[in-house]
Amino acid sequence: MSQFFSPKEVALAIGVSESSLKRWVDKGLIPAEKTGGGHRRLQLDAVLRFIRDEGKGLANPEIIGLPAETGKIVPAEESAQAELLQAMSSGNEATAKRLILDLFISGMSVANICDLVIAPVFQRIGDLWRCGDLEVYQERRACELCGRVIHELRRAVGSGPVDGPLAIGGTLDGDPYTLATNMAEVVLRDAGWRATSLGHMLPFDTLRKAIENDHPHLMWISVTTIRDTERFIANFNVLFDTATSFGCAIIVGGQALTADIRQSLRYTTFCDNLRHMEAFARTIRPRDRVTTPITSPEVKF
Amino acid sequence: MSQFFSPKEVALAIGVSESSLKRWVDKGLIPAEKTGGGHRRLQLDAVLRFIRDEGKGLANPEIIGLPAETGKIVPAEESAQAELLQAMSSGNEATAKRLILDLFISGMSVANICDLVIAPVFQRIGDLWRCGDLEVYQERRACELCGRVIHELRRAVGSGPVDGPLAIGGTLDGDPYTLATNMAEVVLRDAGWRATSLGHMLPFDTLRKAIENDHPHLMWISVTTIRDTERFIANFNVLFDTATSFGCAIIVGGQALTADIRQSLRYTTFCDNLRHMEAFARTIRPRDRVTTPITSPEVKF
DNA sequence: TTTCGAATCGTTCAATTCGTGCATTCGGTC
DNA sequence: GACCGAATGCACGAATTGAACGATTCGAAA
Repeated sequence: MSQFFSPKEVALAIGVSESSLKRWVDKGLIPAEKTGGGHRRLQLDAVLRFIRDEGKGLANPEIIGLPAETGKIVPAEESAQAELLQAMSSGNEATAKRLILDLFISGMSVANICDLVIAPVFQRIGDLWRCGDLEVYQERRACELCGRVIHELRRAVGSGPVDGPLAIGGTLDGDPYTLATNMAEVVLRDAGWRATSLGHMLPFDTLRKAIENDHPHLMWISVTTIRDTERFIANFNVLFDTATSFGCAIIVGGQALTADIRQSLRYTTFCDNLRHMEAFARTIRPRDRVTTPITSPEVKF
Repeated sequence: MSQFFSPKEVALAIGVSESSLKRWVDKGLIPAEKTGGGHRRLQLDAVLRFIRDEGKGLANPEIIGLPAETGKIVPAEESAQAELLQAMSSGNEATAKRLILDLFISGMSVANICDLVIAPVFQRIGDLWRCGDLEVYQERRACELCGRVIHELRRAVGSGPVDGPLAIGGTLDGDPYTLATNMAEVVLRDAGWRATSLGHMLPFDTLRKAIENDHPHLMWISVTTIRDTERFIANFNVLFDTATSFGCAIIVGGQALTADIRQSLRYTTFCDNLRHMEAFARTIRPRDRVTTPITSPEVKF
């Protein structure tokens, strides 16, 4: 999974000299590891983060395994939406992935990519489907494609620091939509959390078990449908109490949580969108962009 | 209690060549013992300490594919199954992906990886869950993880030739399981098809539309549950007729298709597993796996 | 215990990367 | 324009890497 690249490869990909790249690594601008013999090894997500932070482009993206043409044009938000809509409704996987990667590389935050591009496009596809302008299979295909785009985004973000605080989450029983919870996971990873989505259709019981077993510092729950409101509220509040006793914050979001339902709910914070969630997550755990330079004078001989 | 590893295993785990690892051991960078005959034996904690000291990024023992239980990283089928089961039930994304990619790189066909490793493990996880040996959230997480592993496999396979014949497929209305159809897609891509999964919960109507619009040469349909058998058979046969008139073959598979149901069904071929499907797909469109090496353009002086 | 396939040994070799020095370019200041 | 510090790209010998190779050792079945 974690693929390593040599300084030469990355330099070629970015379009700079190998010397400069080595200097950047040594200055700590790009986190890297060293082999026993002192050769630098760079990971894809670290490289992408650097490109994003420094506003670099990609001269030869294919060298580090990215689709060609990635990172050469900076798409505007509206045109990105339009193109993504076109690509997703026609099932064009490669274009959809490249578009999202372009946005990511150009510096747009993951939360914004999700909130301002992916979500609206997905919304629009749902509308088109309901109007009959899109066949069912086109909508389903777009849904599938959306999952893949998010997967690609997760690759670009990386798995987060191994020592980061743990966050888990998912959707509740009866709620089959995984896109929101997957997006939440990626946003949290981008914010420095060790986030893992548990998937969909999770009973309250098992979420309690998850808290007891894994001791997360954060749990996110996406709620798009509620069957029995009273039982939902009761179960939810029990879950919140369990979480509190384990020092775990609860983030909720989703269309089903109307204002009056929220009235009776206990939770740490409610988020209307992923930017809110990111802001909250960073408040607890701001990601340190400072990376320690490689200063490892090797043992000679 | 102390677990020993061979240089080959450790090298594979941390992503360097066996030669380098042996040199490091000989230089004293990693403490190791030798057998009477001179074979190196590395202890887990020594390896971990080395990783923590030298390459600061891989401090997590799980990340490097060294679960403390088994000593075999070489993808023997059984040990791969056992390790994957361990990784998936504990939610270890990195190890799961690495295991599958190792199998792929070692030359195992995608169909075999799916049939002989992923599917049995997934089956086993379902059993463990039903027995109560696994929490619901662990099963759901494993399910989610399984999807990601297949994503990674699809990346490794590539998108297939742009001029390949088109194949589309998915699961029918009322059938929420996407794993099988996603695996089918990857197998077909590996076999040279331009395959696209339309996802799950597809009504018969829209599949007809898809055939009429996109003119695929192949459609696969995964059936794990059937509600109304009679309507199913009727609808299916209509779909098959449509497909036939457009020159599109229909592949079916899935537990729900018992022998007596198949009796009344019309289709091009029925597959018990993905190897069967691959064999059929290659009969129509044979293709050798082309491994494209990463060729970096030479620097001119 | 003996046997035998698989794994590991130690070594060599071409290719790559290391660290360093140096000339050049860039942007700001006098 | 002249100056300067910082960053960049290139060149060099020394060191590292990964992939070969035949010889040796391991471990389990006979």
